[in-house]
Amino acid sequence: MARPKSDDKRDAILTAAAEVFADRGLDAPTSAISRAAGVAEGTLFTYFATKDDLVNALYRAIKVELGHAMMSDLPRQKDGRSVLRHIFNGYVGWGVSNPEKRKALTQLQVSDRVTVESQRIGYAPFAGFETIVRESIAQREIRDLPLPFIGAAMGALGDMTMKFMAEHPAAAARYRKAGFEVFWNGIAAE
Amino acid sequence: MARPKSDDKRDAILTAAAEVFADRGLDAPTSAISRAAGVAEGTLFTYFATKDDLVNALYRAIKVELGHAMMSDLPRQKDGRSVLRHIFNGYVGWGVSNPEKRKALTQLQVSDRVTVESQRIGYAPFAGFETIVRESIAQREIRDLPLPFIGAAMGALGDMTMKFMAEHPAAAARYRKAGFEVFWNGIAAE
Amino acid sequence: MARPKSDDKRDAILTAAAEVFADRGLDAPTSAISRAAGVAEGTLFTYFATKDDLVNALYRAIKVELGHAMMSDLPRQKDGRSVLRHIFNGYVGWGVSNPEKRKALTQLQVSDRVTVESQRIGYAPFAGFETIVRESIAQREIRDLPLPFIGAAMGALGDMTMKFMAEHPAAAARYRKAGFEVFWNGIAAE
Amino acid sequence: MARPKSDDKRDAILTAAAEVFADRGLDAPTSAISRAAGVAEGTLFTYFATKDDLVNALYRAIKVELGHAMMSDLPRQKDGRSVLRHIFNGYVGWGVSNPEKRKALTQLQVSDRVTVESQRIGYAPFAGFETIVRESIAQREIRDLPLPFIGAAMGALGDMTMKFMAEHPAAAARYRKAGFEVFWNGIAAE
DNA sequence: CATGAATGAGAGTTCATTCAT
DNA sequence: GATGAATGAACTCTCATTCAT
Repeated sequence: MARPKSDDKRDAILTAAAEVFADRGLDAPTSAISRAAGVAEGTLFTYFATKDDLVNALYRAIKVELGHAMMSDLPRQKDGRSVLRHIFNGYVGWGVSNPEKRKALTQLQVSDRVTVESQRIGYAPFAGFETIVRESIAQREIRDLPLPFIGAAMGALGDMTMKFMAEHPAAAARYRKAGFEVFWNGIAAE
Repeated sequence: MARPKSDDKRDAILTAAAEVFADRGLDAPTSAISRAAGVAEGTLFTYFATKDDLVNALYRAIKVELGHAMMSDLPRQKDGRSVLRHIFNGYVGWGVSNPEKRKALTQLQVSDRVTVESQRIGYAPFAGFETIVRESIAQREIRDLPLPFIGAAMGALGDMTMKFMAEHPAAAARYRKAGFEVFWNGIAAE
Repeated sequence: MARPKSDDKRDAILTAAAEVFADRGLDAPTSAISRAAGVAEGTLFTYFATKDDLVNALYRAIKVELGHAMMSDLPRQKDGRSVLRHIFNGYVGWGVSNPEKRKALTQLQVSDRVTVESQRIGYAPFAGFETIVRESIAQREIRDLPLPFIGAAMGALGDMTMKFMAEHPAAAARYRKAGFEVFWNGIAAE
Repeated sequence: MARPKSDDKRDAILTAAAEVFADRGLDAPTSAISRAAGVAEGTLFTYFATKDDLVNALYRAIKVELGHAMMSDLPRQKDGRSVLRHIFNGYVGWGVSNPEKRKALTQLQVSDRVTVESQRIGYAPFAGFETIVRESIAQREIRDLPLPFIGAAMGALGDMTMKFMAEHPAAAARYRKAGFEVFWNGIAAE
């Protein structure tokens, strides 16, 4: 079957794209990406037909990875605060460990190259989040706010927290704690 | 700061830039901006030497206008909650009234065309905000968190609230209220 | 009004296109054309938005010029043979004097870059031809064949005659005469 | 002439090339041809070293087939008119039965990818034509015109007749007749 | 000062051809 | 021999910027 299309190469291109987009924005040239990935300019297009395809594939890949980081190993305790803290920490922890993907994601989130379809797919890994929040609302732990609003609040505060953590590594743990407190107190009942 | 003949023309270009950037992103061509402003392609460059200059000027202009919208007509009551609510409402109210500037600002905030210097200048109108927050901390109304962290939290929650208001105009007032509650409860003492 | 768009430059590009297309076919790069015209690569696109636009403009320009060469100074004598001989000679004479345009036209005629609309426009200058042929048919000078068929026959025999004339310049006049005789006898009544 | 394993595959590629060139012009990509032929992209190049080789092979193959269609089953009657009518009808009949090859040939005839050598080879099957015409001239059936000129006239009028037949299938027989009459009267003595 | 034609570097993408499998 | 991924030169077209008018 000749040289098979290699997942390694595909991954190398996606990784390179994250780096380059983080560094130079989404309008960085595809040639910079192929160079960073160590492949020929044309090769990029055997894996992603257009630049937009690459951008969307990267968005979805990052969201899946992020979903994994946030929704894995949820704690036994079922109280909303513990579970959401775990999720929040998963979010900002991922962001701090993957600064380039985080920066790339920031750009991707405001770009209209990312299709509605990709946004829908990118949201899938977070379906569990809604269930958790819904139950916490039923338990009167959290105020009765629209679920997407709560999700967006966590995203917004998480992003902002990550930035502080990245800028002040020595105080990272403190900022993480503060970020979650603002989020939790913000939505908690009473 | 060079100020060529017509301030009208300069303003027209800035306004056109906000519209075009909101619509098509920061990599929209300068020709689209000059067309929208009703001036010749070359004229844009007598007012702004480069596209980056225009981008930065727009960023600063929007931030000044926004600062005005937020920090004006502060209420007599000096309790932190009332004052911050006024400021928060000023923020999201401006965003809802100026959807294109808001969208442009969203793009500008993640662009590396905006210099650090511009970010510094753009922050100036918000100096008063810090004083208010500092006093509220001293009064034990607000928890003892770093001032920039509180500012960033308001920005993040404000942006996110504006998006919900823009997407659900009928429920705008409710979202505005909810957004402020999340913010205030997030930072309030106790 | 700034530098006005110059007809000279437009003509230079069209002329260069005819040369280059004649030499290297319609898939010659636009850069070769701009170079031959002595303008920058980008300039070509201020005069013709796309390569297809240029191709169509060239087609129409050549057809207009050719129409002029064929349909001007028609002889007083109204007999079909004299008039058609004048037209035929105009055709092949033009082709021999403009070998590059002739070669370009050969390519253009079989290309699907040339739109139906351009073909329609390109036919306009030859409207007079139909009238003449129709009258000759009414006079029983020419057999009753469909007009477009007669036109196409003249085109086909004219093209082929031109090729012989170009290849054997010394015998050009003889070939021209022979070409017309074949055409005329081919369609003449009796 | 290298003849690798499978003549079937070679033929499939040539047939596919005719289809694709007819549809999309000679600058259609080789990948479109290999796809249409049901072979891998690389396989095409084990049968034809370069695209130009393929183009030339196709030209010669079509000319051979066409020569066969025209020069077979010549009638017993030896009068020039009958024989040439048979040949002419063979020509246009082939064109109508093989519309894609006809269209491909139209493109090939004006392309400079086709070498002079290929043109020479492609003419071989028509050698018999010259003999017939020469005899008819000797018999004073046909005027004394250069043989290649007569051949070219038949080609030109044949091509043009085919086009009319293809465009007006209902009137095909009438156009075929008319086409031959124009040709024969055009060259006939008297 | 305003205009918009002119510029050419650089963009995304295509494709004939090569070669590892 | 067959395959199709890999290659990179070449293509058309865009656009920030300059400068003749």
